[in-house]
Amino acid sequence: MPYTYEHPHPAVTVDVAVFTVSDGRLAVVLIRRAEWPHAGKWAIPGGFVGIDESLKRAAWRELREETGIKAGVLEQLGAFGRPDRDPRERVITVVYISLAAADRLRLEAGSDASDARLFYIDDLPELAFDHSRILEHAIERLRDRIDTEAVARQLMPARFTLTDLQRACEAVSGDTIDKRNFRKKLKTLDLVEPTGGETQSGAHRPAKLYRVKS
Amino acid sequence: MPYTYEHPHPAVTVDVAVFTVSDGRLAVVLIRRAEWPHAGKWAIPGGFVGIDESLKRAAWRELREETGIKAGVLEQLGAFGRPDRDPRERVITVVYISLAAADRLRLEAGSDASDARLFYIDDLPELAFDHSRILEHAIERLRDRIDTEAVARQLMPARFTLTDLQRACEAVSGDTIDKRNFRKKLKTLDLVEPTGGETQSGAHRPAKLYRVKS
DNA sequence: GCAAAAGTGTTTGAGGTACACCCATGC
DNA sequence: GCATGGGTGTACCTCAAACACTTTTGC
Repeated sequence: MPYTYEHPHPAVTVDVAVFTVSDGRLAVVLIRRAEWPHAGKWAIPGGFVGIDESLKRAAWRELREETGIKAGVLEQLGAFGRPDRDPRERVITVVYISLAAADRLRLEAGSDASDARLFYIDDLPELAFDHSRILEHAIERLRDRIDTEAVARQLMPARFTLTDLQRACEAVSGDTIDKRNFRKKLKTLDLVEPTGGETQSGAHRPAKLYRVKS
Repeated sequence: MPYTYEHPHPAVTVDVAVFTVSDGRLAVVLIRRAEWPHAGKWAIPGGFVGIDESLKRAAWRELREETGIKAGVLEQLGAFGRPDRDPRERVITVVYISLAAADRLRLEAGSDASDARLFYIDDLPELAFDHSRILEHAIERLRDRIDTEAVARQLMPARFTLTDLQRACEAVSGDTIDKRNFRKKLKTLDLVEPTGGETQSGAHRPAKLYRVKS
């Protein structure tokens, strides 16, 4: 036990809530814990911060190790540190939020997790630690702060239809949006441009494909 | 050196940025550091988190110990943890923001601080650690999130004039506000009520005194 | 009477919301 | 030809911003 201090030190972890839109519903990446405590329960991916590692870098590394995801933008949600949140020792966790396009998620369970998969946020399993509370905060923050541009840039695949984009915005906000109003606003935002392509449609008119500008 | 761990642990501190409006300008409470590192420099009050103490409780305690202030609402700004931000050891700090009415601030320098006083936020001294960066974030957050109700409830004395309240809102937002628009909005907010009293004015019409409702 | 701050409404523009029909395709 | 989703414009309402004069007091 080589690490000694004059005063007691808490452990510090980082956790990352990765949100995506799958099948028109807002979803989050969870891992199944392989070890005590809460073995078998689902949890937000995360782990201990290296002693010479920045918080954000630790978040990126842990997410990659446990799920195979290489995160894009990581936004800090905050620190959660109630004294009894982990039975092993005092643990303070710094939580990040990230967004990922569904087509870029190839989940691979890593060393500390026996499984990694998506859950719809309105159909979550029982979670380890205080991760239910943390996810509530994360979803609230997401709904408060995210805008159409963030959805288009971070949650959509390279090419998408305007209806796809609208569905993603609706999934994130949890509310329905009027189609004409949505497209009117997109025009003023100057955010997307047509690629020229179209969906090979089903039994209906094909939709134009768009990409995010610049 | 009784506290030993299997893996290295960072230290965790809390810091509290207390904002107030003084003389019509936004100001923050700083303490002068008495000891190494950065002895003699000014810093946001704060200190180490007790091993069985919640983050918010630690923030409240440290603020009280170092300045005598009993904080009201404490809102978490976030965690700051760059590996080199403290020369003693790896320190991760969780920063809180609080607001205080100027008339409730009776600053008393505490044990860890040789001095405590207000600084206008547009006239700050050189700060210890990364506290300049932290304060920038805190001010940005304050300006983004605070509304008239928070100003009225947390930054004003028990009785105040509408012009006082407007000046406080202007100081926080850093912008001027139209008097008639401000008062019109106050009516719709249903936030303040007259106390019946008036200022004993100088060489001009006296102003009615108000208090926050309910 | 004059200086100094208090108090008081209307007009305008922007942005958000509500709302209904025709279009292109597969079957 | 019909079912299915794609695509398009107008009217209204709400809210924020601009803007000027009268009132009350001390001197």
